[in-house]
Amino acid sequence: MSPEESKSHRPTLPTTFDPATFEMKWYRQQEESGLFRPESAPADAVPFTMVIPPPNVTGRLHVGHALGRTLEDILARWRRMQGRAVLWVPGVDHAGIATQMVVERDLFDRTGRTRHDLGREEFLDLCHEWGYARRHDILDQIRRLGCSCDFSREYYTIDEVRSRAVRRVFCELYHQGLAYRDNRMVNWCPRCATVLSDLEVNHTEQNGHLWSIAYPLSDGSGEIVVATTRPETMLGDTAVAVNPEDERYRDFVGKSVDLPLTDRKIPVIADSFVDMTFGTGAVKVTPAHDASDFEAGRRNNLASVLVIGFDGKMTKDAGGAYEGLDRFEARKKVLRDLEARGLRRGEKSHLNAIGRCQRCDTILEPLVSLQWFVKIKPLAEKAMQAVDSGQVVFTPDTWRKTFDEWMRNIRDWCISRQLWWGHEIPAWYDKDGNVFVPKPGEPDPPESLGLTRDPDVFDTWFSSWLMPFSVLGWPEKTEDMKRFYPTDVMVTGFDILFFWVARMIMAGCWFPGDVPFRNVFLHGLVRDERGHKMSKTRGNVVDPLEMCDEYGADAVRFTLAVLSGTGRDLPFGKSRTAGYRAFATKVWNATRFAIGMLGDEPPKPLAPFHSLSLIDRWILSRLSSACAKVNASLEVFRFDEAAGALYAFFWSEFCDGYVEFVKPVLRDPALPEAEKEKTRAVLHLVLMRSLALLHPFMPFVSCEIREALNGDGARLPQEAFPASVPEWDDPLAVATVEILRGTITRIRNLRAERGLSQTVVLEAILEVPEGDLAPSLESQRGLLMSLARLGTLTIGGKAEVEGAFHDAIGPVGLAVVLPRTELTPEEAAKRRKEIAALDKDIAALEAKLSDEGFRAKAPAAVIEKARKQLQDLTSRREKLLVNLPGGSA
RNA sequence: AGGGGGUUAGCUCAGCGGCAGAGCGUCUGCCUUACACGCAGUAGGCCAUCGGUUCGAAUCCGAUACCCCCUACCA
Repeated sequence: MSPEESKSHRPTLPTTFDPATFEMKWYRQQEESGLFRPESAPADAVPFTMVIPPPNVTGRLHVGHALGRTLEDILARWRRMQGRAVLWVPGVDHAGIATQMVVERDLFDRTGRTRHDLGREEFLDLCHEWGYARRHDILDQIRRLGCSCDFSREYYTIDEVRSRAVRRVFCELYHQGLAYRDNRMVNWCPRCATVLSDLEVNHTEQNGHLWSIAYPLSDGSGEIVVATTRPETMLGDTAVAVNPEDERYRDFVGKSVDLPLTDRKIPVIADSFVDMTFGTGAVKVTPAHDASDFEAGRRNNLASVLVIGFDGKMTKDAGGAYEGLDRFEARKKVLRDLEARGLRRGEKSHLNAIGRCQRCDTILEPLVSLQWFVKIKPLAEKAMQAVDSGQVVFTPDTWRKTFDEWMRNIRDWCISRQLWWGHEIPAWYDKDGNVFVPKPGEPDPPESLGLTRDPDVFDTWFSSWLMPFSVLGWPEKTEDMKRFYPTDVMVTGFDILFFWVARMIMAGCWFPGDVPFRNVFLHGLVRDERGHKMSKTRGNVVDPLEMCDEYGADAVRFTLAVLSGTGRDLPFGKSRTAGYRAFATKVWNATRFAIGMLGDEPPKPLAPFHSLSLIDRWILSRLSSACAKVNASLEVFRFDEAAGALYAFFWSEFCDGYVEFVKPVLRDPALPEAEKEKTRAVLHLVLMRSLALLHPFMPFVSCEIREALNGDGARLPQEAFPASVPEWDDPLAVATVEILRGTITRIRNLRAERGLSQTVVLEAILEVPEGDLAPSLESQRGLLMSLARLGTLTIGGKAEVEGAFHDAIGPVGLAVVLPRTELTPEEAAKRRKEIAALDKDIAALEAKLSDEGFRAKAPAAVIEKARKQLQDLTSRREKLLVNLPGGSA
């Protein structure tokens, strides 16, 4: 669009904007232009790669996703503008249990049939159909946020390529002896009817009871009292254990007891795992339903009796009186029956931790079952090495410790799940239970062998942990794999550090043989505005998409970026988002002002720096600093600092400072047009670069504004990201403007306090220390007079005038001639307070400076600074005293 | 039980060895021709407590007190 054309719609720029009118327009333009593909960069560009943590296909984009994707998009757009070939791969997770449950419920609601009515094959077709239909919903929600992912490389954790990777990994592990099948204690969810890994267990503390139960000795010589929190499991007891050191029970060891409510006799054994001080010091041992009992059972060669089944009901082995009872009903009955036999020896309340299913909150049943496991230690060791050696860097660093701690104590991973929906396990069995797993790259065994395939599927995480390379086509040696692996950054919440991040590092180091990513940025959990955890029951869930509709995606993104630096809880909500929408509006309106000021002529190129006015050099100097800060902060994932630097520069310096300075300059009829041209060029350039700085954070409104300002919104995402410009470093200009703005503030404050309106013209005298500050200030005389509304201004000489108001700005003394000079009582009180504070600081500084140790050991620069400061404070103190009634405070 | 983290302005948090910062909120003026999603100005903090290191500590070390999180088989 030419400048002429852009002019035509200038008058229509309203004072506030409606994000809905342009956000998707720019997004479509960017996606369709191919910008989001790494191929849009030159062939020799250095790649920058990220993979989206796959959201659950059954879900909707929640605010946690919004945070992670926003931070990733900031990185992606920033790196793209720096000229990198950015590949950011989006995708979704097939979510085994969740999808199966949703599809099952849907099937039942529609047809009244269950998956068993349908049969496995047909049900799986349904899951596939459902997943492919739904997965675009959540990807579209990611688009709504503005994410610049390469959708041409989109993945689905159960698609063909990803399935190949999963199969390959399992076969490798099996033939390396690292995947094994064993009867072990596992976490069973009776409701989901599947085993879960240790990580999928939520431990909650609960008030329960500790019951004491008497087990009579078989020889009639007495009884032994055991303590338990789960009486129903006694039906599966196969021993009673005591500590070998325990004098009380020494004589019992080796005897047998009659297990009440059954006809079994079980031995009393000695095992040091028993804590003598807990309960009665005697433990009932139920190897089939308790992890530590399971270990004890193995050590002591005890039988294992499964009395609670996969459905959570008592089994036949629990005895006829109990078979079929729910486990919690069985507990009540066992207690009643023991009571009836006079075997209860009391109870007390007891706080214990119980495991619940992460998905459905059902109390899990620990039971022994035949499952597939990964022997994880060897993988963990490689992963720890990669982290220790700095090949993977954690940000914030503190998570490294948590990672280390977990990895050191890592336990084997149960990877089989009793579901239909998932990656099927490539393992076959013959009639005798012999296992056959194909070698990596080999096909399924021929049907002619008559083998039976394992009916189970893999844990969903068993596909997710391969994401950083499976999305690039591994195990094939693809071009993408060569160019884009290892990836650069993984952004995700700390809550899945173990579930996912640690496992990805293990998988990366083990399979492709290189770390999956060089950096991990772990963000906190988004909470509501008051810091409460969002939950459906609390009703405080904030929908990021609704927020985008209400405030614009740009405002939501900027808010999340600002929050990301805060601790582990990020308080997010409407008032904050509204605040950052105000920032977008500010940029919008500043541009409206600039457009008006710039006129119709295309902007001239920037004049040589030294030939520019002081305020022009000042703003360029500040712009350069802001660029440096934004880049340095993003480099170390301090999104909050980057966004904050941008916000402060644009609002406080550019709008409140520069724009206000520029107004009288550009409106001054006496100023030569050539000078105005130079300033217009600066105004234009600073705004242009500010929009470029802003673009990664607010990709929509930045383009819309650029379009209005310069007609090139579409080019903005590819523009070079602004860097600092060392030639624009101008400390004198910065110092001068500081005095300038300080002086203006003081005089405005004086007007406010004295009730002097803007129309009252004042006279002021500035006393400036020796050096180049005086001529520098002198050059801005007109500006100062105009902004402070002065009739007369003297720069130089003593700022001590009979009957004037005296103050100081840093090292500069200020005297303002007023109609009434004596201080009001409030002013005097305030001033005395300030002088008292100054006295304190001065005394401290004097003490410091006269301290031998300080003079000997502190760096010269620090001493010099202190000396200068003392001088400033002392001179300020003097000036404050001038028209204070009663003189010295 | 073990591990990690927190305690700074009314609220949410930055700062992590050399004059206490931001955003939001409060208060006081203003619809000043970019912007009331705004402008100008103001108030507000023994940086949890106690010791130590240092010329110098909100900042480093130790202890205490609350608070949070993670891991864990005490029946």
